[in-house]
Amino acid sequence: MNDAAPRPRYDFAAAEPRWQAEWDRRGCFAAADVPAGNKPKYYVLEMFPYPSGKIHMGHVRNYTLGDVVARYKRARGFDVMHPMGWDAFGLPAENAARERGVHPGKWTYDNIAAMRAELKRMGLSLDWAREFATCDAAYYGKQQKLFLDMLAAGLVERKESWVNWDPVDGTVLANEQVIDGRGWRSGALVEKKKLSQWFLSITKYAEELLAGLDGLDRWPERVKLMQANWIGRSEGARLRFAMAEPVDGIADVEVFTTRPDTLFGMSFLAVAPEHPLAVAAAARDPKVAEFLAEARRMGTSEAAIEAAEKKGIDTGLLVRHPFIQGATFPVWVANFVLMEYGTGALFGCPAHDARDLEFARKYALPVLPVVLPKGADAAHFAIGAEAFTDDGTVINSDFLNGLDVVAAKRAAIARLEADGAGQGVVNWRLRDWGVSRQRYWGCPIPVIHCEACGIVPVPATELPVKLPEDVDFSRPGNPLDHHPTWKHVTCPSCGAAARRETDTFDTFVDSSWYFARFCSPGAEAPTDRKAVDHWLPVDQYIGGIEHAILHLLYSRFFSRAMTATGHLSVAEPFAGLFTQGMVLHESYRGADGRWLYPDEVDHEADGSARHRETGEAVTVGRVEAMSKSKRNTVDPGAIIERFGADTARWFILSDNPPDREMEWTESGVNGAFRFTQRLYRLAEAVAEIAPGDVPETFSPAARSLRQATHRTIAGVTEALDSFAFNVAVARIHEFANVLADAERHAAEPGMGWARREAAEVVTRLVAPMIPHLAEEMRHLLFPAGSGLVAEQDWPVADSALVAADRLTIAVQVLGKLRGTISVAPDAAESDILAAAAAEPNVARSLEGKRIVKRIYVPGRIVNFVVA
RNA sequence: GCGGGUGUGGCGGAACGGUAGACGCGGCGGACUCAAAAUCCGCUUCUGGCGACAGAGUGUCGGUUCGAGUCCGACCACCCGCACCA
Repeated sequence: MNDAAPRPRYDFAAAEPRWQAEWDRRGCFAAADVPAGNKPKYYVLEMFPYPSGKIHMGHVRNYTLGDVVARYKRARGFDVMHPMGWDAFGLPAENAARERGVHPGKWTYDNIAAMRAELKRMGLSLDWAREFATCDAAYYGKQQKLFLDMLAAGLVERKESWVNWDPVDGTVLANEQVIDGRGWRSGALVEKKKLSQWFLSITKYAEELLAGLDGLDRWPERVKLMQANWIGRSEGARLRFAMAEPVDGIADVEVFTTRPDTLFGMSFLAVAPEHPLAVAAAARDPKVAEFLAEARRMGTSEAAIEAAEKKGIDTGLLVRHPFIQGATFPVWVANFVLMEYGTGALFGCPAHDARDLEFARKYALPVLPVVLPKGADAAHFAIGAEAFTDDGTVINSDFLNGLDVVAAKRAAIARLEADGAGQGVVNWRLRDWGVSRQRYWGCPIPVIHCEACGIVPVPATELPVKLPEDVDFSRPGNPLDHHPTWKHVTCPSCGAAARRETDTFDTFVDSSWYFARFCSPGAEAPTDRKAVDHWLPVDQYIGGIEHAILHLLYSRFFSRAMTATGHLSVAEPFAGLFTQGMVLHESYRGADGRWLYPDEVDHEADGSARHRETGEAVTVGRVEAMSKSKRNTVDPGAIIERFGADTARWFILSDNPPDREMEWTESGVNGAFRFTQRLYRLAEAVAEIAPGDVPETFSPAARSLRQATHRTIAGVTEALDSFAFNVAVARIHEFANVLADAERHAAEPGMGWARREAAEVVTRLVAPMIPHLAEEMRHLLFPAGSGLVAEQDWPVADSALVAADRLTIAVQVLGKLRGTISVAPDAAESDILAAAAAEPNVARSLEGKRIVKRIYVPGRIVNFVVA
């Protein structure tokens, strides 16, 4: 099967485009913005792709899963919306421009055309009329409107801040986009830089975003957990330590702590290297200045590598303790204190914090225990190598003595508040979302900087602020910034010469509301309220786990912000979320160590592999995520060409549960291909039977086939409802075996009718998964025509046929299986117990033993407990 | 370190607390064929037995139960996420 394309009986190459055209012609998958009917709505959405130019197997898996859901729900009577679009802004287009001189717009739209053609070959039940790309001015202009509305609503801020600067991409990254100290896209070590940036106030919704997770009962637990951790709520106190002597006008240092109960165990105060007090200390002490410079050089990445190494320097400054009259403590600058968290300053209590202890040991700072473990002896308790962080009784702490940790926290906060030295607060790990990017290929931020008026929004009538076409990529930096004319405008407020904002939005902004735009892609406003109120939330969203935090959190924020500005009325955009697993493949290396593509490799029967052309031995490497660098990729286009879209879809669904990683294998594809052909042959055989009325009588084999048919309906329905597509596939396989077997009884009464019923039902059951073959089979069965499978309702199982005629009851003795008996469904318990005890093998096991207990679970099992 | 998940044949995986291994892949044997491909039929957890059967078996150890892959506790391994979060 390696070289020659299979010569199939079912000619998928002719059939697939034919049915795709037919669906298109009949408008099978069109939805209305505001439907007139009263069918329940169902919005199925897969995460829209970045138009790289080619689809990959991850896309195929994602869109196949979504298509099964969409087609199934449609058959179940829902009015389904299933749109597709393009997440089309982003850096690769600019890189193409720099490397090959092609305009980012042309590059992007060419890629979209190529990918659209590939997706169409998959036979997805998409409403293509809703398609848009985020780089369409018709889309991003509406996004600018959303931004201006958020600005007016106080949900946008411009602030000077330390940012993550990606030196390779030459742009700012959000915290979420920094992974292990490196840029998420470039992989470059991220530097710290101070810049003026636009921020969306996601922190205003921290509480809501956290609380909202509880209501998302159709989201994976782990995604919710990841978001909860990211939002990072912690309760504690903020308190001010007065400087013993003010420095540069700084009179006190504010600190956040979750352990105000341990304030009496304090031995030092530590601030981040970027903290104003550290900067002030550096101005007075060259050694501190040197320490700060070193900390900056190390950046986040080096710090991560040397995570264990805690370093600090004593500034020589002192702070007063809020509770202990006259006591002062040294102020240190420490590399483990993060400016981004809390207040960028902390008080160190080494006895009860692992980090503080490590720091105190290194610099010989005092360690005073103030919490005594339960049952420990106060006279002999001391802190050794490990800090004590559990609950206990507070000691050495004046008015807190004798309290437990919880009560002591409360008492300490009460005292701080009474003294005006601090207050109880909730602190969040979540930062505001910096959205400014110094890039061309993004949505322009619609504001104007005026000397006199400051920040002036672009008037709504002047939207969209379009990207200029004539841009120069020969210089590094932001092409919008050095465009000769684009940024020079007059101030809308005072008419003076002013400067247009040249930053563009982070592309995650684009993907934070596209699902809403799909509801009314032609609307004049960003959303048509009737349409979004009808369609949102998305009933089933499907995509990769890699978006568990970034995209999904931003979208949840956007829904709230858009609701606050009157564009929507749902807080949660995605009622159901399904995260699919990655597609993996074996990797191969040639003798010279080069990675080889799967189609350069032939497998031998003994499991070894060799190079197809040279014949040299090939090392079979790990099964891992498909990646260009490992060359372990399989091109979906080539698979569809050789085997058809249905085969690709069937294999992807059959291999394993969809939330797990799946391995793409040649043998698996072959198996799927064989099965599609087999189904077609079964339908062909049945198509020879003339349709007729329901017969008077059915032979036992015919009745048994009908039972199998209806049990398969029940089984497949249950499997599809629970996303167990691999189980649905298995049920279909079983049923195909039964249907093939029925050919032996072809001449029996009722069998012809039963086989036609079986074949007709199976077309509808497989239609969500392999829609083209389903249509072809239906066409075989009804050559004169009777509508498309895509237009049929889901079959309904006849409960009388699903129920069994005879029950097989397992019989156990002391929990061990000794035999089975067959009984009538309405048999009396006493008769069943008697039959069970009489079963020869069971009888032998019971011989000479006394039965002390008889357990009968109706319809399932008998268990004799013997002495 | 913290949090979460997963451990079932050669492989992917099934299994409301009730006949473990459905279904598929691979393998073995057979039919058809001059032959091959395709197709069809059968076998395929391990051990013993010609066989009927018997014993063992779902990462390890224990517990609950008439009965545990499934529930509970401890541990081991692997995977994922977060990670100096005060």
